[in-house]
Amino acid sequence: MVKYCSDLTDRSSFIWKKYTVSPEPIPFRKISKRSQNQKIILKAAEKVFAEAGFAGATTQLIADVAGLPKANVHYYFKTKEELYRRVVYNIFDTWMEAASAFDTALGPKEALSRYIDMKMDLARSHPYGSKVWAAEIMHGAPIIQDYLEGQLLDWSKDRGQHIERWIKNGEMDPIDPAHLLYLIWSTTQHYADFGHQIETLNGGRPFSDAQWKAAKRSVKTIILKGVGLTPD
Amino acid sequence: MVKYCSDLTDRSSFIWKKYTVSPEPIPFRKISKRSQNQKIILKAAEKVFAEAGFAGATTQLIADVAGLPKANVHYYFKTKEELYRRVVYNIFDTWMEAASAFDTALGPKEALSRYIDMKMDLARSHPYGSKVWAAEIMHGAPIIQDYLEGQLLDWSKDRGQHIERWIKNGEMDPIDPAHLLYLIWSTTQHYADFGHQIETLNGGRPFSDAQWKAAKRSVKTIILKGVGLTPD
DNA sequence: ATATTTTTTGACTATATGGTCAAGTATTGT
DNA sequence: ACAATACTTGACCATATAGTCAAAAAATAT
Repeated sequence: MVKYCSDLTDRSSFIWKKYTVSPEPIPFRKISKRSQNQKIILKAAEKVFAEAGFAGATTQLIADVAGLPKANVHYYFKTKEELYRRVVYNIFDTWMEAASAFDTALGPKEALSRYIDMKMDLARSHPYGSKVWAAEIMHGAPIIQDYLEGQLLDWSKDRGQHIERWIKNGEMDPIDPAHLLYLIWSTTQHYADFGHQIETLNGGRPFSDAQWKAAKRSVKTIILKGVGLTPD
Repeated sequence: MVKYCSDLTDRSSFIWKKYTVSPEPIPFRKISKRSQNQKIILKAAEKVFAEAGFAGATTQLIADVAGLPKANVHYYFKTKEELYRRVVYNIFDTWMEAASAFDTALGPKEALSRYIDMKMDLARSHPYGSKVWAAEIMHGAPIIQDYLEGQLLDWSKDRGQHIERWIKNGEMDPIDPAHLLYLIWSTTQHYADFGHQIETLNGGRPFSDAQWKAAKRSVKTIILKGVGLTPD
């Protein structure tokens, strides 16, 4: 699967190779230190951006969470905005990779089922990224607008056409594909973005493995039946 | 329907009456000016908080949007946090009022159908409030936690019990009520919170009346069929 | 060994912003 | 008319924070 915008680390090593005269092997010790620290900072930033918002996130707090002095954060990421960009790009990449789980070669039941599973897994494994994404969209997608108009639109159109084909073939009930996609996105991401509310209504306790399993099951059941498919 | 936390305006006029000796009629000119300005400020604040987040919202910008000098905003609302509180309380009130549309005296089909309609209407009429709510929850509900644990939990439990009764009576398919509620909340609110993304995928144009109608229809169709009911 | 590059970090600065204040204006009560 | 109260607003201040910098330490190349 193609990585669209992240992996600047690898790219910078590539640039380094390109513009350096030496044909020697990549000094991976340095590269590794760079990418290692960047990874730590990005992870901390994702958490802080998710919990405090872009404006509320201070580089000092990000540094603290990363366990580094603030100046060090600015050494690896020139500005807060650049750091934020990278976080947003990363989650978009992750999601686009997962989007391949919507495999139209399979029938509608399997394709939708696997896609929902994948999105639920991501909601559980990447809750901070999901929240950062939600905030980015809510604020008008100042950073990610190009990707919405490009890759996301392309992907949606493509999957929409497949859904329409399934409908024409009588493999599922007629439904506007766009609304079906929105319903899947919203429902699955809700378990990340509104995790706090769900936890509160769950007696203040986070979901157990069994509860996550039940959640996936419930979501799949309603959606599949909702479009005329028979869940297992 | 009871108002839970807003209407400080009315309450302050009540206090005024209480502690003033005069038995004269309420000087509604002043009160009206107060509540009028507060309303303007609250509306501006809702928009700015939604678009910029709590930390990103400046009192100066709120004042500009409201068309007032900043000091005037602080005259009516001591602190930014107090203003934010009021905005959050207002949307919670609005939603709790709408929650009565989930009328369990009706059958499951009518109750769910009307509730979804109501939530979709609110997503359209109160998109800023919805976004502020989403951000509040994503940041751990620092302001509204009490209400989650109180009224929202109570309401959810109550409606959950009714849903379970319907299931026991064979009026709808067995489904965990909590997940059904989450699915309804997430799907409907998505049209507000991710309105920008939806608009982008809609060719950059906001939904027309017809598209909103279609959206409501699609959502209701999938959810009702998803729980074994037959949408009209 | 020594030069060179990369990384670390405390100290510093410029700026933005929440909130205050006092002086003035409008409104209302008597 | 006049006193009292409510509202308006420009100017101001204290603080927080993104970003800089220079000096040193560490790693790497030759």
